[in-house]
Amino acid sequence: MPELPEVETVVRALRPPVTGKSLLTAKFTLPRMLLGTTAKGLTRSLQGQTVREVGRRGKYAFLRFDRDALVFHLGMTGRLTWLPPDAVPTDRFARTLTGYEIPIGPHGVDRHTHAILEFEDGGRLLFRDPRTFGKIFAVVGGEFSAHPRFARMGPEPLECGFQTFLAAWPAGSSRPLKALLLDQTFLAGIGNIYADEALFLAGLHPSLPVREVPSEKLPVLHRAIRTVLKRGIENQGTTFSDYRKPDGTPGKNYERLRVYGRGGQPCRTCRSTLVKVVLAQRGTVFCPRCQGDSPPKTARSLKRTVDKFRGRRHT
DNA sequence: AATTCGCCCTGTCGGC
DNA sequence: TGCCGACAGGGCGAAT
Repeated sequence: MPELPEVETVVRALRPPVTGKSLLTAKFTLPRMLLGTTAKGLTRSLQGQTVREVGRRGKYAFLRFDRDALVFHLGMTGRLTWLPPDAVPTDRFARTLTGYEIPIGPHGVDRHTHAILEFEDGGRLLFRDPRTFGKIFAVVGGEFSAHPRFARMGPEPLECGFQTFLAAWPAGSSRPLKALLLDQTFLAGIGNIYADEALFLAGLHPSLPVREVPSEKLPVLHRAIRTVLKRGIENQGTTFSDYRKPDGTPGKNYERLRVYGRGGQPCRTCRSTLVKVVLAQRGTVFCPRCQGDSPPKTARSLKRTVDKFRGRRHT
């Protein structure tokens, strides 16, 4: 599922070929994917405008045109593909071991392609999303903060310092840590993969209530979040199933994951068997040894946990 | 008010 | 071999 690092990778790849190009035509074929607009209305308003900026906010990618911005949320299986002007429009598919056909390289238009943008130079941007959890909408006038999808969105984890992180931290909350990390009003862009990875790196149990997190662990968590997201970007995203870069090639971060998708396998740090549970309606994998088997309930056990982490820091 | 739950959707996988 | 249910999950709105 495309999270901050995946969307950032896509945006960086689209920036050079798309910036400065004017939009010739646009086609949107799945009405329920469009928010607050229609295919015709969207096409009419964007046609002829020039892309001034390709950017990202949280898990959303956007093209900022002269007047309006076109926003994409990739949902679970959404994919933005760039077809260069000279691209041969052949649809190449490969069959997996189980018979599933997946597009190879920059795919062509198929029944899962729900948006086609054609630019002045003949280059095309395709949006493909088999599970259709993705969303497409316009921010008229380009005023993002006024749009309901962005109004309550939290700060960018890679652009905010520890003080901003601390200000956003709901210290008295009873919610499990995992639920907080998935909450886009806390920090923008973290999804299931990087939430699990950050909690592992920070040595924090995913079901630990927010209010029971020792204060000395807050800088550790802040740093862990930034580390896993930066690593994700460096590796150009995590390809678990559907995610691909705009040229169709996969990201390389999957092999770097410590816990996500590894339930039942040995922890890469301590060799304990990783545990998978459901938390906040999401599959959650953690190491019972590195992240504490059960969240500390009493002051005494809380102190024990803190001492343990303090001791670990010196070893 | 804060938190949890149900739902949307389609392809994949495991069990029988 | 084939059918069918369970599962994957981001974010919104309803329920608690």
